[in-house]
Amino acid sequence: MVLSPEFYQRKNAVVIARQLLGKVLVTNEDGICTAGRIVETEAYSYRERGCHAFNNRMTERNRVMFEAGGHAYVYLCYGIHSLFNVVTNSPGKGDAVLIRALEPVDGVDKMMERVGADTPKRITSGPGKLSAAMGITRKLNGAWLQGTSVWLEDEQSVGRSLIVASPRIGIDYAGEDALLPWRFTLRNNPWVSKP
DNA sequence: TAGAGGATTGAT
DNA sequence: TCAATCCTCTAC
Repeated sequence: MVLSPEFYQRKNAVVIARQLLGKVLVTNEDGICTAGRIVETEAYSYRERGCHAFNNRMTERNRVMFEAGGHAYVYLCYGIHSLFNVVTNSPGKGDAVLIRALEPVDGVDKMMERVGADTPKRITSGPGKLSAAMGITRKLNGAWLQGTSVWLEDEQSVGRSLIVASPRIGIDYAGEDALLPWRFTLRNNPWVSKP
């Protein structure tokens, strides 16, 4: 069951980030499907400094963030890594959830091949790495998550006691907003990115 | 139009 | 701790 636009278009990115844990991200590149269960996310809101769309600032890069929830926002970080986000909220808001780590589920051989690994261990434990393994590039920026190239599927909900909230990674420039506990991981899950 | 820096990663 | 690497944003 594919997650509906209504799932993404709710107002609170933090709630959506929590609920995305356990969901399955699927990509289809030329008929080759790969899939992974989400084990780590981060919420970003236009109301705080950690967000590219802070203060409603729209640029060519983050334009997709201002579209309706349910689009993919993919951008290049450090000139090397494509980072995959899900746009949330209604048009013009600029909220998103960053997918930071996955547990490989389908097409694991293909994922290993893409990153030149001989074991699935840790090939998706980080936002740049999971994009490489899933074949996610900036070509998917702006993709509609009800389409045929990338989407998310619903799964059984994750129990509240399994979810750990902590500060987000790598946004020291955001000042006190960097302390917001908007990073969500599954407790004791081996696929979560390194601390 | 030039310069700085980044929602990362892996090696040292 | 540090370099890789290049796109984006800001300031001039």
